[in-house]
Amino acid sequence: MALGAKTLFEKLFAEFGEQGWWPVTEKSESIPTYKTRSALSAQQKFEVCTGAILTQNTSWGNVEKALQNLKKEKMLSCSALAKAKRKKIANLIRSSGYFNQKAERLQLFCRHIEKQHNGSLKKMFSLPTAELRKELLSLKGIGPETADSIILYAAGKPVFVVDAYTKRLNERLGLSKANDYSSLQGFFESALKKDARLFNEFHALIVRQCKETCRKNPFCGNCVLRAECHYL
DNA sequence: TACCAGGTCCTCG
DNA sequence: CGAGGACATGGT
Repeated sequence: MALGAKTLFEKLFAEFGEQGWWPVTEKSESIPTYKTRSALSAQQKFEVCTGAILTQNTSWGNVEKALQNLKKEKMLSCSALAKAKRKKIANLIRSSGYFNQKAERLQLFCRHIEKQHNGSLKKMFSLPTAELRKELLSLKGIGPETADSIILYAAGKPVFVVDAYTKRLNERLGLSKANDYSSLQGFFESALKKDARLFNEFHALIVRQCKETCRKNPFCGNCVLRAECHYL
């Protein structure tokens, strides 16, 4: 019998506890978690969007350095990035890899907010979820995972984020037969209460599990899911 | 040294 | 559509 989504969440939560996601640069401010979620500031929401673009196929550590560089230069804002020279942005985000592409994508995103939403993420996030998602996907460099990360972690709306970790976990656990983005997203969303805090914590837990245990070369020895796993 | 990391776009069958 | 290549740094 395959593992259900809810059981998976419970096992991971019991093992790891709250993850405190999404990471932002101001660690001093309270970080949203599953049980005690506080609203993000406008600045934190913008940082989440920026991080979501910069972390495409890249480790988070490299992204953090880029975010710090932007912040130091007072460039971690929508209006500043919209106006800046592409080269300057590329230099500041060098550590995150693909820096030319990402500089363009980040700037296009910021210019879109400036022009279409008067520089206000809040205004864009007030769109119905389906429209917001469609609009994000229309931007160059924003695919399904980046769009959904922004919708969930910045806008706080309940969409389930599917990433490489989610797919790997599915391949090994056999949760859902289909492993493509939208099937997998549907699998989780239909099995769970549509609660942004739950989706937030769940995705963070999947990342934790896959970084520590269910890695490409997995450490199955102490895995809490080994009873249900047909990878072994 | 080579492989990997919280994807997406473009091109070509 | 789906496969395959390009994009690039930093850690192990």
